[in-house]
Amino acid sequence: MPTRPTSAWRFLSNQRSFYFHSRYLMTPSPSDQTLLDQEQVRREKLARLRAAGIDPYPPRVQRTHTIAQVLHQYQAGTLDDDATVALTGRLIARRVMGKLSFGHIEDGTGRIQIMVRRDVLGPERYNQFFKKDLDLGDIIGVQGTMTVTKTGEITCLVHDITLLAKALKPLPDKWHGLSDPELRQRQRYLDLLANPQVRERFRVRARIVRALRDYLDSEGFLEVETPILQPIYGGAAAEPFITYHNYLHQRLYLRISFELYLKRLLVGGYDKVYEIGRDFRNEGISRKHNPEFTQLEFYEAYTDYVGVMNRTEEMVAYVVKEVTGGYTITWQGHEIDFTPPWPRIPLRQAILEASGIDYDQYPDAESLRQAMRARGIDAPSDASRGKLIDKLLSHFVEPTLIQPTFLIDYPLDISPLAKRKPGTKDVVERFEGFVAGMELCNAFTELNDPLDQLERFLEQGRALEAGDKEATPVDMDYINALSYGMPPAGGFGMGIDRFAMILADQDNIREVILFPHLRPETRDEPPTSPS
RNA sequence: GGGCCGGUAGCUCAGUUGGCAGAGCAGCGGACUUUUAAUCCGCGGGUCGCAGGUUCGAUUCCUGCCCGGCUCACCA
Repeated sequence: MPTRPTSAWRFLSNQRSFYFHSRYLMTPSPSDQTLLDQEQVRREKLARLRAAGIDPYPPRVQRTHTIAQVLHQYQAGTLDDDATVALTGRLIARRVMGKLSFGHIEDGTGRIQIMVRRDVLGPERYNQFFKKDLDLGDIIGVQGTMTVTKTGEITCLVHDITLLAKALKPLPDKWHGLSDPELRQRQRYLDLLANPQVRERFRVRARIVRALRDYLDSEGFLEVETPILQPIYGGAAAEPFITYHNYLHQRLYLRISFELYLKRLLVGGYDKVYEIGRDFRNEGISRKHNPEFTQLEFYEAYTDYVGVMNRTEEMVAYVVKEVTGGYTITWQGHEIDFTPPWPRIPLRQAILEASGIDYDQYPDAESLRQAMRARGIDAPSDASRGKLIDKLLSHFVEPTLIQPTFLIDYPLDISPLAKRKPGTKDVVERFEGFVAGMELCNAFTELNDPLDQLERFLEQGRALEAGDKEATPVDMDYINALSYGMPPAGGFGMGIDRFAMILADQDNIREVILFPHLRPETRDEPPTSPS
């Protein structure tokens, strides 16, 4: 509901009134005056039911089949014609035609038609309980036998109905569902309840995560869990969320990546590790960014970024096949083909072709900045050469990379954990994978030279002091770990949310995060008393 | 933060070149024993986001603000 009423009465009749009450007045149940007409009616029905000795929220349920099971068994002929089944679900449609009614109920596995006959249920139960006291949205149990209607729909002929949970608020539009974007996110339960395609979308997301685990487990990777609360953050260029441990009097950061912990495990002797979990970055929210997002990182000893590229193709193609059944998908009208191999283009070449700028001809930040500004591109004065290159990438190249593509060989100063490419001064063995105009993953040959790493950390530390909020602090324990010898390795990180966007054909990250970060509702101040 | 678009019934949306506010669904009452967006008859439901201004009269025009979406900037 987009309205922002300010007068008290209007405010209290608004859907948000319950939040308002619970948050500011600590009154869990709004008074009768705050209810919508339809809520008022449902409360009266509730009272009537209670008066008739019916518990509207009974503690136990009788169920013999899920809806999917009963449909399957009936179709397969493994259900006796006169077998009594007990099904449960939300009443989502009701068509009353005199002494005979149809409806649909829906549980987590599917929906099924129910047929309710006055002569079967009994006139009292039919006229009062089924027709009057039940509402769309109520959770009910039905007991009956299976049959097929004239139109051929498998249907439960209802012998009895049990109320399992009374719904006190009306459902959104049964045909259009719920479309108000703010309501859909703030009350995701309503979105899910009203929009089956949204429910399906999060099943797709779950299948993605499971397929990734299947792949990595079968390849001999060990799944691990590393700290979310970290005394020193690192592993990415990002500003962290800061928190505090009261008993240790310790400042802690919510992790921005898992990288430094996972590579410690390579030192410890695990050759293949991965983690799937949440990262937190204290930055803007956009179509492609949420402050907390789900990341997969894996590290593999005795390989390099070429080996990781091969594995990335294999893993992503495997997941796409598992989730969608094929290697080609449609995303926002584009056909995207994940069949390996994917093009591998040097970053320098990609930028040159897209923007006409060959950054190798501008060996320092200042000259590159001039070249960019000469072409009318916004080039901040405080950006390093690497950051300027990154800007060229995201501005000119990234939006054009719809088909899966690797860009390889990145500037060293924005890749402080990646190994230098032999024969170069400021290029590292790093790649990023792009799909659907988005960066999907980022990987490199891991830097395992402790002294080089220390130098890079010190450089980062200087940038941090100089005001680069995305630079990371020096992690001396990580240097210590490397000093015991870390095997040569390749590492990989991928944004699961973005992968889900692609496979679920969505163009906003909010659509694949159940509860995306939203502005707080504090704008709804309690109304001041009328003067 | 800039630009563009939007906020009308519980939901989905029309509409008013300034003159009593509309539909479908949902709700309420009634009819109906094979419907499936059931159908038919009747009824209730609104501070048209908020506040000012112009006007005989503002939901409509103007200004400011709030909220949301898209987009640019910022930001992996």
